[in-house]
Amino acid sequence: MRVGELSKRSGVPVATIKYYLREGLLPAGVLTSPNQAHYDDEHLRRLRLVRALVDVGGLSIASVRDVLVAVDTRDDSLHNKLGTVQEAITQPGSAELDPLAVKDVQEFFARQGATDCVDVTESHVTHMLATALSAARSVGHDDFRNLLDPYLEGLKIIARADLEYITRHGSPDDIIEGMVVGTLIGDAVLKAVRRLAHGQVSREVFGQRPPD
Amino acid sequence: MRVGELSKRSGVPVATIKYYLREGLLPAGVLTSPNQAHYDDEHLRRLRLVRALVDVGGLSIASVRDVLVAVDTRDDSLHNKLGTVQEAITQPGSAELDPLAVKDVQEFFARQGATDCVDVTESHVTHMLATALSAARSVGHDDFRNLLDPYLEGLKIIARADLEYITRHGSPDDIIEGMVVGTLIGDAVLKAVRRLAHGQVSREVFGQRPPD
DNA sequence: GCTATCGGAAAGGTACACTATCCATATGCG
DNA sequence: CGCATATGGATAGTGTACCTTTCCGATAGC
Repeated sequence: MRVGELSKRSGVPVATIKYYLREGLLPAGVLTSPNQAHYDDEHLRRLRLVRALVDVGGLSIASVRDVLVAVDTRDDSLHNKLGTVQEAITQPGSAELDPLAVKDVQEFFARQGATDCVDVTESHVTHMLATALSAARSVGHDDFRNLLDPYLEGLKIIARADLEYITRHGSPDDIIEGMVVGTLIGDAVLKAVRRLAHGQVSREVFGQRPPD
Repeated sequence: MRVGELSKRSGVPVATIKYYLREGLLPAGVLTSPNQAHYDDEHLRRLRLVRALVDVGGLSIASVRDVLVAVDTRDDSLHNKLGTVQEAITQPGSAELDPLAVKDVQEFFARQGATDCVDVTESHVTHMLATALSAARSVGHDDFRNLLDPYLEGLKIIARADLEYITRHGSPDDIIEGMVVGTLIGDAVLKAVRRLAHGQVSREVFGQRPPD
């Protein structure tokens, strides 16, 4: 197909597709003449992945590129690849780390027997966790960190489901793409379902009674 | 204090504070003369809340304003207030809803006995859920929706911890602010901890020591 | 032959979140 | 008092991100 049909089938404007091609988010089509190119279903699939990452995952164009590079790299262990992808799909966050929050994270790791797993200062994920705990402190919720353990308890159930889902979708190369999709779309789903759960809880607790 | 000290104590530049004042994110200080105003600890607290919503929650300035209006509204039930706040802290997402995804959401609600709770087409949260499921479909993960139930199972544990946290922090007016902080910072924490869990699981499965 | 579309490059546009400048006061210190 | 500095308020400007628009000469397809 040519770019017009790619646009029609994906819902992405032609100008935007050209922009993604320029930015390296989409591989170039096969040139059949100096100014005609041919795109296939892989391009369509990749384009839809890009839109999912941008729209649902909220990733920047630069992050999407990082993710796709990791997805496309073949000569790497799955574990390393997941690490690369996780860094790419986690927004860095520029602020300095609060030492108190770093200590919270380290204590959490120690409690969970994962001390050797990650260096707090080196990973976007732990940086994000420390930043969030620091923000909680700054608005007067010093003991928000006490929620880490129950959160992990619930997330173990969720991570188990994630793993099972991923391994069931064990097409040879799709597994990393499945991780990306599952992680980012999973984030959005978790966010939404958690809010629904809050709503139901709030209905039970604050529902009919008028406030004093 | 005057704006300079407010800036020093919060780490937010004076120009940015002025911008927030213009945008109604921060109430004006008490004027002691035509061009001198006085700010107190409430301003500092509010300013830190704004930064937490922007930095950790990733909210736009407009969304922050919506949240603060809801937080400051006094004559409303807590349940309604939570609803307003939830709408404000959940990005709308402009796309059309995919009927298949809407059906997934409705079936999920029916399974969980929450049919009367929310109108799928009317709430940002359900819109977000349907959008996420639709995106999953579009990249070839039609059965991602099967994860909804295990996700809810894990989130019940988490929501219970959230509720207990909120009610323990039951200062009369702070409860809504606690909900906002707990929800948004909680989102970030959940995201991070889930990635850590994935990393550990990946280490077990794909790392150097497979469990079996 | 004629019109629509193409690939490719470059310039333009829009939205957002600040940031800088200006100015007529006010403050605080010596 | 004198004077550098800071202030409130208004207006204009900046930087980044993500597209759009416009142009071009070259096909494609009827």
